[in-house]
Amino acid sequence: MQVTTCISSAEMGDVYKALADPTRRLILDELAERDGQSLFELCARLATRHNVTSSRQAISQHIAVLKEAGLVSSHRSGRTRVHHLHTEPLREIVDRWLADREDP
Amino acid sequence: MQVTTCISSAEMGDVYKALADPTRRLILDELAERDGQSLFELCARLATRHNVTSSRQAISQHIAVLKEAGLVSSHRSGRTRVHHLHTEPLREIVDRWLADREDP
DNA sequence: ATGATATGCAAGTAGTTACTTGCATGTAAA
DNA sequence: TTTACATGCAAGTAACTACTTGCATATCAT
Repeated sequence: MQVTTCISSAEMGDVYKALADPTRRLILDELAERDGQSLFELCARLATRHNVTSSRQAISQHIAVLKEAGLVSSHRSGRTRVHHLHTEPLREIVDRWLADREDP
Repeated sequence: MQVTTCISSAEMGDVYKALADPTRRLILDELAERDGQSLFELCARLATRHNVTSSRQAISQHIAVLKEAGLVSSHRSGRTRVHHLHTEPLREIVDRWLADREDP
């Protein structure tokens, strides 16, 4: 059974719009630092470490947007749901405008 | 006299929000293909090549957003205003989430 | 100076987005 | 099965965004 969220690029949401919100970017930061966090963990760490005052439902909706953009995948684990970061969609940005000028 | 638009990163607009609009991304595409276009040129090419129906004023406002994000700089040349692409702000995205996993 | 071309500014509006509130569902321990 | 915990769903609202319209400014040719 395939638990990982997998959506075709056709029905995939806008990666750019997903990045447009600062709270969503902080969620990506949090998952980049510690992958596989639950909604509660994310809420707690966003509040304590980034002064995010949004409610649990707000964070949940942000995660949904990130999932539609292919930046986050989720699967249940007991009564919690674990979220994972996927940076592959961000490659589109590099390929689109930074592809040729790769200065090392 | 310094004609190039130069804003400090403190008062610089949101790069992510600038990328959130599809028309603005097409403007970046156009400038990436042919740098130094005027507003009229951009309007014409967006209309003919990308089916953008927006008015001249709409495109002008999009360019303003891109300028605030540091993605575009402009200077007058006669009675036209020439726009140039700057991809440096996009580096922030790479550095933030793609920095470590640079697979060649 | 006058007209034509290219752009800038500002107010108003329709559509979108983020947020909250209230209730429902699913999972595990007692 | 009851209780607590973790999350999901859906409707309503406030704020924001993109767009248009109308007028103003700037540059150049006649």
